[in-house]
Amino acid sequence: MKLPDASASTDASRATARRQQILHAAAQCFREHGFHGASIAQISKTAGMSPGHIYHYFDNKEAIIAAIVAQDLESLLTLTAELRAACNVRAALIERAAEGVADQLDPAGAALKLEIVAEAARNPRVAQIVREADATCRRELAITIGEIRRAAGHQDTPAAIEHMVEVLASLFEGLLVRTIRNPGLDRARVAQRIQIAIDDLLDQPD
Amino acid sequence: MKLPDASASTDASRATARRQQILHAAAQCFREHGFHGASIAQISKTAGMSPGHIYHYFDNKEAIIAAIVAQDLESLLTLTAELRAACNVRAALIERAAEGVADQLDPAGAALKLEIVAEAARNPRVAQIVREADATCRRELAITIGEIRRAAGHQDTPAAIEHMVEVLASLFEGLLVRTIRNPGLDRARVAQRIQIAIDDLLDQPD
DNA sequence: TATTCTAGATCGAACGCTCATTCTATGTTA
DNA sequence: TAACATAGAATGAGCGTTCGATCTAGAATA
Repeated sequence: MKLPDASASTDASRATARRQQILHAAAQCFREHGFHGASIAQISKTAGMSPGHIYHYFDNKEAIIAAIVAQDLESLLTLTAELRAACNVRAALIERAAEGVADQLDPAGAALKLEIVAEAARNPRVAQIVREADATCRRELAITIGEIRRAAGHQDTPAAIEHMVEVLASLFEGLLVRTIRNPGLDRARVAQRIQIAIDDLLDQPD
Repeated sequence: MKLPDASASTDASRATARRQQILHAAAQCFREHGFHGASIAQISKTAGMSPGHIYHYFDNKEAIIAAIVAQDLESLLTLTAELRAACNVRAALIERAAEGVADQLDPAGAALKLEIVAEAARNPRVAQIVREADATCRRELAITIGEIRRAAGHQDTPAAIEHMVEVLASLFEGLLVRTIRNPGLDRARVAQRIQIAIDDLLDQPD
């Protein structure tokens, strides 16, 4: 029998911190060398602990990958939720979108996100996590866009809204690729053009 | 000294065929397991030859990766060139774009392209190849879009055209991500919406 | 309070395996 | 026979993972 309240919570937070420490190191290594290029030895060195110790917090390397993926997508989910929470006027959506664009154009972040998508294309475990998160985002965006369109007098089928969501998402996610293929692009100006394109998208015929 | 005309060309074509055989097998393995996840043993088995023999045609694994990247980008370059060669009317561009969209939405092709971009984010050798090809595409697209805009009476700065090219590219390349994250999307309908978005893009204010 | 006990945190060596690459031997062809 | 195509075993490095030993800090005992 043992339930020392204080020390239990201390242990828990210590464990959480350690886990986070590993995930932080892993994210850095994965960004630099990819999921399969990064070794446990590298991650453990970056995290400042022994290789063996990592296995006290994660079953195996794949579990680390899955945790990184889940963590990265969580930030996407919160962004989408905020977008939805903001009053549903067009201007708000478009203004918020600018932040999203800037976020996608960060090369370090883009590298990890692309690594995740590439891994999702071949790893079913990762694919499932990614697709569930994406489905949630699409649902949220569909509601937001649907309200904007209705307010503007359009009568769209749910399918039509879904297609617009895809175009919107494509516009965003393409930036991940753009910032790698053309790192010299003018982020601010391109963001402006993207905003205009989103604006036009919301006015597409039914 | 050796230049037996017939046999030389036979040898050359035989060697070329062998190289192509390796590249074909490598592309398949890379698509399924990624650049670092695919082994020479796997590639050699897929290509139907011994591991050692691969090193008669490529210096090392990285050379295979580079060749795959160059080959994949070449198809992009020819597509862009065709786009440019077609009479520069708007309708032609937009119609051709539909083919490009369909191409990007092929999941198998998308997986390899994403793998390449992810690798470019960390491998300088691959990054150079990718960025040179991208620069060429951008130049071509800028000329095409510039002509369309001028015909429509706009007076854009070269920079403005470049930003539009980025948005256009983003729209396309985002589809690579979309087809992985949401494999169930309605390809034909989304393609239509993309066409409308491109049409609107060409009408953005100066 | 001083001492012992104990369970978890942590380490780093070791394991078995697979990797990219090299080497040598054996066809094959002209 | 000379030159090249090909195979497949050998090599050494590095991988993910396991495991027993040590450390540490708080609980239990006296």
